[in-house]
Amino acid sequence: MASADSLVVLDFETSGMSPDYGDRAIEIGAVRLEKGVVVDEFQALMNPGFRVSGFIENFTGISNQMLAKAPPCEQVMLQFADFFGDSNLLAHNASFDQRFLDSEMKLIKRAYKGEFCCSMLVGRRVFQDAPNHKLGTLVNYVDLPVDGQFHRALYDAQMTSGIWLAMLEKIRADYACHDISFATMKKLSRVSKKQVAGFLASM
DNA sequence: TGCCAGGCCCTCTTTAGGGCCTT
Repeated sequence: MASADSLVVLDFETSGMSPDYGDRAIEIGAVRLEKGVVVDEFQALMNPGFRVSGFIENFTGISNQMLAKAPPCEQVMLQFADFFGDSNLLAHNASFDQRFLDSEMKLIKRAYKGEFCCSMLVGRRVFQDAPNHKLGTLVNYVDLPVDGQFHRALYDAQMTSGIWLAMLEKIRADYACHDISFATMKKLSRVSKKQVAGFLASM
């Protein structure tokens, strides 16, 4: 059974909120975790073929000038598909990143077998006392060292992996759970908040 | 931030509405 501490954590920067309305990925960042250790990283800007808005330039720090020099999305996504292979996947608010991954993979005619888990949904259950469950808030909540730029793909993927490992550590400590599987974390992301303690105690 | 999304989740719910998250 796949372990929860061996997977690929990914984050997309994009031109907007919805691939169904023509938005594209402009940067992918990812880290590969094996037994809770970062063993590989992937980062690339990609040219969507159109200019992104001033809001996106300001929000991400990724300029149209930077994107003009970047390889096209299709070229980067082929490389990224080889990077993550059939690994299980993790993202913060995964429904967002999954929509873009599915859209970009469809364009390059590639499929993938890995399943997504969402660190935000798990975070809402494991860190119920956090002020909110934004990525940056949880980074502070679990006291991760902050030395990079949020809203850049690799940094956000690194921070997501740190939050994920902190959640696994808390579950191990609070419930004496060891060998936590990816499937267990996916189930945890769906149980009601009131059922979290009972669910984990039964593991 | 917006002529624009979508899934989750709570509640003043389920014949619905609105906040949270992601860019």
